[in-house]
Amino acid sequence: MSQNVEEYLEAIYKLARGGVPAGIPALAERLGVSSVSANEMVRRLERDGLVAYAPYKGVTLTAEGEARALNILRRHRLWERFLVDMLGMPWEEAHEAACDLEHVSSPSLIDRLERFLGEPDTCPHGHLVPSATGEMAHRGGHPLSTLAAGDLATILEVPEEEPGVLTYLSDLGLRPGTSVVVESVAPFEGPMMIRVGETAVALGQNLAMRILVSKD
Amino acid sequence: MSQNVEEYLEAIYKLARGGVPAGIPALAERLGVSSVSANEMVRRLERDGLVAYAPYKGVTLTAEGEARALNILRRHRLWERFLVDMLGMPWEEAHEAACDLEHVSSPSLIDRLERFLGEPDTCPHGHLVPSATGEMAHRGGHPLSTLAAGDLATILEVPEEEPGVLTYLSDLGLRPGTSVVVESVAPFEGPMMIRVGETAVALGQNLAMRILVSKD
DNA sequence: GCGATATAATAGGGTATCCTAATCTTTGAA
DNA sequence: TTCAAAGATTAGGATACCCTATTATATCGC
Repeated sequence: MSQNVEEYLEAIYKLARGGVPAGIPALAERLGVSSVSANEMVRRLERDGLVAYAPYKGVTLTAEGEARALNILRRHRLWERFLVDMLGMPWEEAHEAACDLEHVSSPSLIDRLERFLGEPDTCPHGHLVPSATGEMAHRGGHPLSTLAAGDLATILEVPEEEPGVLTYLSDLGLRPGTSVVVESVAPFEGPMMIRVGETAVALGQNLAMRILVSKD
Repeated sequence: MSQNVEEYLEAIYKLARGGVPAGIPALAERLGVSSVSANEMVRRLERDGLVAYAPYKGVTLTAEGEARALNILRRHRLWERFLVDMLGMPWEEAHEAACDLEHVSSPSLIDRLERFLGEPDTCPHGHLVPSATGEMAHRGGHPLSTLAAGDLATILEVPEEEPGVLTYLSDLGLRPGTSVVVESVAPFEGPMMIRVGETAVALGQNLAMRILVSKD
């Protein structure tokens, strides 16, 4: 399986979560290629039994495709852990480096790395690390956007990859494990004000939707 | 620069040491491709100013090509150090894994890795790690094959990559830092008997030539 | 100096991946 | 229900690799 195929599987996995198939244009956009190229590749993936494709509907992973995607995610998240925890790399840069490393990591290497890191449960953004056998527990928690004024919560997960967002959140101190208090929520799906330690932060729905928290 | 280009540069660097240009067939053999393919690639490398090629003479790296090769070696050797020292990976496997990792390592990643490892001077086989600026000290020492019966020596470097050899040497305890005593040398370029701790080992010229030692 | 052999180069293909431009086809909203 | 827009596909190319089979050419030992 080429690096490229892996990148497509990963992208499809992320776009198609929640049952909604990933559209070709969205996939192409995310990978920075033309729709024609994405289409071609999707057909190759289909030929190889990794995805199911219905024109005008979208692409979903087959069981085999999903297993591979989870394995890629495992590699990615363990590398991220290493890069951030051991090498002190900033989140954003670690994400990019892990995107490369994940494609050249043998099972033996990854298993050793996992042991070396002390078998972490999550990547630095709080996402669960799939096991060597391809299982990933389903995480509880609620989107931050569903909380109401006065609620107390602890951050579980922040979005992994929107460029820029990672640095922004990290600078605000919004990382997994941080406690926050919802101060107010503007009506009509407006922004919410939350408090992180001493500082108050305004977060748009968009972002708040993709931050997973557990209520305290 | 693609992974492939890097692999060619590395191979040319190793074959062309000692001033002798690397022949295309030898290059092709080492990389497991046909001579035609190697030829094609060498022309691309020439076009890009990384090598000089004279038909029937061979290929040598330009200054630019050599700088890149040294950088690749730097990445390779630092990764090897990590894999062996931190992850406990066997030499042979570490070499292979490093061959992949070396092609996807940004300067920032490598510099951080270097610091994390405590700025090691050498890879596990004793080869010097080129600096971030592309310098590599020239190593003193003599081939083990030049010693005479009765000589005492400490191993500096063992060959990096002949498959199988690494495991063999490692099993014998023949690694950098090990002290050895030459017990006898068979005439007519025959094998030499050396003592490593308690055990006696017979080594052919071939191998002994490529083990670098310092006389004690 | 002259071939046998090693080396190179050419011809002709193949795959994976990418692209633009043009042409369908489906969907969904007016 | 119809039609514009969104999405899909085809046509035609490009590049970086790889290959086998064939032909040309240089080198070097005799």
